[in-house]
Amino acid sequence: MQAIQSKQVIIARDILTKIKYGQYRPGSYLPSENQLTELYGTSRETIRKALNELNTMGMIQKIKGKGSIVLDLQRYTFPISGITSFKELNRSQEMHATTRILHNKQGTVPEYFVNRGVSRKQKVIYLERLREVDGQAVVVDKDYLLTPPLNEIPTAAAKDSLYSYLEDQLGYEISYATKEITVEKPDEGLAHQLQLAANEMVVVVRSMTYLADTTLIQLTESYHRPDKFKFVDFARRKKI
Amino acid sequence: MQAIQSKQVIIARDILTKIKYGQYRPGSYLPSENQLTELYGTSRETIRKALNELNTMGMIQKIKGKGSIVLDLQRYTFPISGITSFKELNRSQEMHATTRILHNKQGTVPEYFVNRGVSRKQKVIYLERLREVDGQAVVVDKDYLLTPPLNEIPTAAAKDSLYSYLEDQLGYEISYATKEITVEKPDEGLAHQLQLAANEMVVVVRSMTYLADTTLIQLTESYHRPDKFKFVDFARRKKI
DNA sequence: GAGTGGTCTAGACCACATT
DNA sequence: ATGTGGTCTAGACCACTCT
Repeated sequence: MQAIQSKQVIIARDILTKIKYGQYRPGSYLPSENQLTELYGTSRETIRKALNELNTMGMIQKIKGKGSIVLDLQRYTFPISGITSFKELNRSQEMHATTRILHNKQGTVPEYFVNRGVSRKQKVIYLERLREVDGQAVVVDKDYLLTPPLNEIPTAAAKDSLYSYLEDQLGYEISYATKEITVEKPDEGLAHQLQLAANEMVVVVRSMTYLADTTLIQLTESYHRPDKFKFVDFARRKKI
Repeated sequence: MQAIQSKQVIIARDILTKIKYGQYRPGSYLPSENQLTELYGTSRETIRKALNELNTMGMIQKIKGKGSIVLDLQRYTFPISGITSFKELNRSQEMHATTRILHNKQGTVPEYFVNRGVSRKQKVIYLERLREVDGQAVVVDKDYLLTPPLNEIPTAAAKDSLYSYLEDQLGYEISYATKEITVEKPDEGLAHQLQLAANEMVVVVRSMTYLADTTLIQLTESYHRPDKFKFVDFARRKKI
């Protein structure tokens, strides 16, 4: 089941594991690139590609002439950043969350995405899910899955993990997504679903997800209770 | 003034420019890596490092066996993502924005950052600025600049660009930042500053900015009118 | 089979930090 | 002077796509 991986990915994962279990501690330096070269029996460029991954993720900071220092930014990190599914989030945060499927049927593309180039006539599966944590409604996810390439979403996949279904079951390679966060006035139905007070706003995360061959596969509108919403990000200053 | 740059950065910038001016169009393929090797007179690995930058930024998508395709995601992109200052944003979006300096004096670290490991006794310069667009208040920025390393913020720098002052004037290398977005109830003063209606919420972006040597240099609390707030992001699915 | 991107190597020279 | 990360090279082999 586990796909074969490149050395650079294996090394990056191994270092990440060692950070996680305290073998490499925040504030201390990793072994030098030359030492890692010997440790893993690879060339230095391969080591460097692994370290650059960790650098981009914000796990380490490379300092010229000194070394690569382990950062300590993950303690408060709740990674809605990046592309991560609710299921994975649930597992990594141990949130005691449940998912209730409200709709799973044919539907149409919302206006927002039509304005961003998706055809109004595009056929989609409309999947609506209510996420509850400790018995309280916190998120309503409205997914629009493009048909083709998709045909239907099994209830189990909708309940469990859509990403796992697309990647592991169907073999699609999810590659990237655009995401936009705004704050809006909810319609009546949504306000009721999230048990919002009168005039309370809702945080909307709209995203478009693409496969590795640039095929658009998923549109999502995710509505969050404002008091339960938190988005955490790590960013490097771009030089380009 | 312009620092010398590596070939990979020069090449990445050059390709970016050619995309911007339509020489390479969205949906079409870049020249192959071998062709780019000849075009720029470098090795293929150097070309690949440049392309990987563009891939991470979401400007291109690399497809094995086919080539690197130019993506078209920047049309609606309003990059509050990443580390970008209001000044740069203003220039790139031509927003007709103004900045009013409300405070520029000594201050103390807010509780939020104390909870994240900043010492309560840390001395800071407190800089508060009101951002208006077309005459309407849209953002209140509260910056806490660490002393040391900083001593004071000249009014011109506060009015113009804090980043430019730190990087160009003082020679600091801003490297990375953590960022957290939440929605909160504003206090009375803030509600008045942003001219919010009763019970209206405010979007809070809190960030911690670090230099290349991992020195913490800036804490920011940025308060946005909810109806004017938009955060756009591009994310790649992580394999690690 | 030819062309494409993905990975990896062994070596080189550089700039920076420390002793 | 030594060690560190930053850049670059010329070549190799692989997996994938297309004809």
